[in-house]
Amino acid sequence: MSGALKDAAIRVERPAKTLRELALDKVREAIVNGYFRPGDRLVERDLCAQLGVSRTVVREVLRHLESEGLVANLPNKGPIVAQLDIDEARQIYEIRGALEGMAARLCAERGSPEIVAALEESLTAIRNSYRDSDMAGVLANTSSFYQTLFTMVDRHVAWGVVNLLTVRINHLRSMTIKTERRGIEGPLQMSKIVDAIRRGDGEGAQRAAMDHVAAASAIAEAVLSAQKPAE
Amino acid sequence: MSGALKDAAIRVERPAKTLRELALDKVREAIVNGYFRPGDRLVERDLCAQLGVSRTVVREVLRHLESEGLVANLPNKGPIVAQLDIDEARQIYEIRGALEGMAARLCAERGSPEIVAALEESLTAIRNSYRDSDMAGVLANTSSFYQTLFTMVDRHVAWGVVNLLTVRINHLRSMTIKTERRGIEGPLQMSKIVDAIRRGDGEGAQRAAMDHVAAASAIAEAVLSAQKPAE
DNA sequence: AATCGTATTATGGCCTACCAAATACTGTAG
DNA sequence: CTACAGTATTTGGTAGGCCATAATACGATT
Repeated sequence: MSGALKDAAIRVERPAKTLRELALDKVREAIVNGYFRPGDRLVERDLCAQLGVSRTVVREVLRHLESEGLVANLPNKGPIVAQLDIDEARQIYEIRGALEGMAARLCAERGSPEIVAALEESLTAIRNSYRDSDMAGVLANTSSFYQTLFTMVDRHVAWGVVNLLTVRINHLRSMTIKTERRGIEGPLQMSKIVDAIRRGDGEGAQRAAMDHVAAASAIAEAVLSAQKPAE
Repeated sequence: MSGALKDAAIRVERPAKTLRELALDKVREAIVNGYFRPGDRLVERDLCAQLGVSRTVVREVLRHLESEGLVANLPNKGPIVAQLDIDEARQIYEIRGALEGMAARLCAERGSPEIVAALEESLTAIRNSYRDSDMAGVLANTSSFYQTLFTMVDRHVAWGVVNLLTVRINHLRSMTIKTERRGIEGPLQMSKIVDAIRRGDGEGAQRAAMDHVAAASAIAEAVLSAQKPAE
């Protein structure tokens, strides 16, 4: 019985991540940050060599990424990095709008000061990252802003869905935040969400959240349709 | 672009489903319709024997189901059928409400008679299935009702999300539809959605869709909390 | 020269067999 | 009756091989 206490206290983060999970993260990251480009073939045996793992592991990873929508499987040709078409991106933003709007409304209706405080903290972090031109930081802190929004009202499933969809548009996100004026307008829109939550204005919070996503979507669409002809 | 048309016309169906996909469907179905119960261990080699395939395939299938949320992986103990707790179910219904509400609103705003016709067709099919006490038919036709709702306004991604979430609560669904009076009220609520869409009343359609899901959620909650103590 | 087989290669799908480490089980000695 | 050692079970992971198919290259025939 004495054992139960000790390992709860000194619990080290991830004592045993399986090789598969490590490989999964590596490949996902490689796709998300553009090391593998959309349309690239992902040849099993090559990945084995590059990752230093066996085909079994690689195949499981590819299966997983396939179900995440990051990888598409052409019959008789094998896996490639999924192409993101503009319509799909639009749909993903729309879903995010619906879910983030829902979460924002719930936050407002709960009316707890801790939520506002936590959101404001993320928001300041975002502003600082923008000021330092730390784009990776912007992304991370934006994520944590939304994570707060969802988890403070215990909507882990919805947060999971949003996360799942977000990886598919991640390179879009990194382009939208680099847009001129986004450094001002983005945080401004987000602070409107926070304001509405502070006022306990559910309707307003929902609308503000949806507006913010809609703005991001519009920028993404512009970016995407501008680069399509270039290919 | 001319290619898109022609092969849609003569498209031969999928003659060659891979063994993996077959196995995936089999196992998923076995979980969904209760052959494997929540908490059951899914021993790789046993599954190999039962499915008549190799471990390679079984492992990929388990990975896939894990990312679908139907299977949970205990570290160093292996995969089990995921347990559905009541809070998670509630969240899933809530998300469905948000997305189906969105789709219903879009259908109403588009105001195309084909949509109404297609929905009405599904609705009659549901009524017939209820009349014949064909519960599998009710589920299938309800699915196709919602599929229509999403795909008629080209929201394939959202439909995918709803589908993904729905398998996790499938056994709940089959219990809720067996509830007394559900055979009347269910179709009634759905016809309210259709009515609102026919009127072009986006707001009303959204509310009707959310009401319908909320009703299902309430029943599911009752069912679930009634059976929990029994275990 | 153009076209039509045919060999080769690349690759995915699937299988068997094996090993190591963790966990659960069991039987025995003290 | 407990503690401990040994054994079985099972996952995580590896290695390698077989077969089918698609694409490519190459050579032969008209």
